[in-house]
Amino acid sequence: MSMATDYKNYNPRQAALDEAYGFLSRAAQAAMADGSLPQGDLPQFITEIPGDTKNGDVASNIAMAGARVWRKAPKTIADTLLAHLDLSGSCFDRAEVAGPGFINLFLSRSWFDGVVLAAATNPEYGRTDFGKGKKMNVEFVSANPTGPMHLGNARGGALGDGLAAVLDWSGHEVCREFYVNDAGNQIQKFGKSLGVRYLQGQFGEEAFPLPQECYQGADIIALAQEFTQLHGEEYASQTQACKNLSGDELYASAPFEELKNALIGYGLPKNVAGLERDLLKYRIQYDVWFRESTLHDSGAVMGVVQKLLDNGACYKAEDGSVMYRSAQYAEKYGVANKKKNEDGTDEVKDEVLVRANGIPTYFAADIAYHYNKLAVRGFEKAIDIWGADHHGHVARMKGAMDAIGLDGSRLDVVLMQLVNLIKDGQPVRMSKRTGKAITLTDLLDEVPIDSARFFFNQREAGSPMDFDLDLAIKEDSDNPVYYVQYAHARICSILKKMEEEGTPFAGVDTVDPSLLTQPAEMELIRMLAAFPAEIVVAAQKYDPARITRFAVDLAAAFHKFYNSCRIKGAEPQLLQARLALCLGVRAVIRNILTMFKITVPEVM
RNA sequence: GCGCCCGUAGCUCAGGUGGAUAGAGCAACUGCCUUCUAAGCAGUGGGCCAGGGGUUCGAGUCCCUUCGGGCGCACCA
Repeated sequence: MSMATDYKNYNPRQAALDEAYGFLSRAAQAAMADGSLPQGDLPQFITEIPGDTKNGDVASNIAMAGARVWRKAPKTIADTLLAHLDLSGSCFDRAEVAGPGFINLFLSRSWFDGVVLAAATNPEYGRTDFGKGKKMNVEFVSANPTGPMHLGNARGGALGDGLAAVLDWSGHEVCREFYVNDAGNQIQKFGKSLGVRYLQGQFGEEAFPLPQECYQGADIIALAQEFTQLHGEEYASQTQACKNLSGDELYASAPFEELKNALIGYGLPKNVAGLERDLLKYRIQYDVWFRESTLHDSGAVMGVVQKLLDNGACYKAEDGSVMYRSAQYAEKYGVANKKKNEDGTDEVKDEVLVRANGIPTYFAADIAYHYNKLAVRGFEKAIDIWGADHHGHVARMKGAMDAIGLDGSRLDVVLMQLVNLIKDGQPVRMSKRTGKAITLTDLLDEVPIDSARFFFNQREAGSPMDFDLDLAIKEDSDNPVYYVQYAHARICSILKKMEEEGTPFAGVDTVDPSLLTQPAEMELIRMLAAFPAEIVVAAQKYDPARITRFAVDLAAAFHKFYNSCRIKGAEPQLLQARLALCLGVRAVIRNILTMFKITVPEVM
């Protein structure tokens, strides 16, 4: 039982829960078969890990849950079940009835020993095949390529990447994806902004005031300047033609259009490359950069519109635009744009998919995009990480998936609340350097990447987050990243020390983990046992923050062990067992930090 | 007005499918380094789980309601 391969997909905690469920079910069947309990359906019951270990390692409410079906007092049922419970061949060696009728099961020693050996042996301990065969697409950040990334993108990046890692470790096939919005209105706005800034550079700011709706950022000016230096001469004639135009006359003119397109052609790829570079610095690497423009160019957008027209989900309005019937398809997901009419009836406004001028809306492109993910590329699930301000879009998007013949439940949206940056106890809104909103780059200039990635994965997506700059920069144990890393470094140090002392770890084949009986040791083993199941739950709930919290708890349990159970100087066999435990803890901490792409220091 | 999210210790937050005495960290106080990393550990105090009603053996958790916060409700994306 000490071969590494034996521990692949090992999930001791889940196995114990499942086994308890199975043995209790059989006990109930046996009791009904011999007449000790009346015949009936097995009640809905659970097996769970009690908060206090004196209530057993696994507890079940089967007796209480069955009180109605079996028409007896929970305690009587529990006693009957206990009499029919044959634990031979299980991972339990004892059971008892307690409290109002709980059945508490106690794990046998060999189960604990197996946990220690598995964690110490399998370098990928924690990885399971729970999601085997399921292709998941995680789309996150997807920042507009018209400017730099902001704080929300920083959170979304860490969160999405963490979620992808957790899905990967629980056995799913994961694709990390960035949706590049390189088409539509905001790109036209981007071009217009660049065009005006370009003309300002040629003829002065007074001659070409920047329209209200344009992007104000300094990055736009810089891009326009670069373009002027590199390609200005090629566009001399267009530039001159624009010189005496202004307002709508200018923006509608052919020369300006040519300038604009040239500027987009220069600026957009540059910005996309910039996003990729910044995200890479943040240790995020995507499998796919999906361009919105490809959906327009290939006809996929108009394709889904036609499909929706054909099946009646859409209709052509009098002005020629294509309208989507919101109400009937979004109702089941809870529509956000419901309006009350004067007569008191509810009405959900239909949405425009294609404008009267023939240009599709963002919504149309988004339907085509998600159709591509689910139907064309065949992902089991499309998981999108969105800012909470987009929540109104969720119901209609899911509804649209139904409308087009897919199942809306295959699209899952993780809504992420806003981030408040806190410094000296006060919220920070603007960058000191630029006076504008704080960018991802600003943040990473101040905060170590390890800290940022860990902090953004500490809170679940749905709760608004205060990001404490002072704490994130701090290099001491108040900062949870260091606390966890320190546990790892300490373990490395012990292992090294023991080697120097001439008592290195002798290998799992000779170690006897049953010598680990101290409370701190047992607590560590229980935590190691929980790790694979924790990852599965984090994947199911789309909540990677569970794992960073687990890491802090595990580090705390280790530090406690370190202070109460000495390794150096212990009896040789006990010393070996404790080293095995250390190896297991180190593996789990290393796997968690690696999962979140945080450095794993051996010395601190 | 309609909808979504949220309300747990002074502060920041945990509390899968309802379970036994609601937990951490920070802050405050008290201890622990001639012995494996004190970036650590042990201890003390701190709560009407926003209020009210319901469902049942049992509610921080589920339902209704009131109050208090955040965010949406474009032929923008």
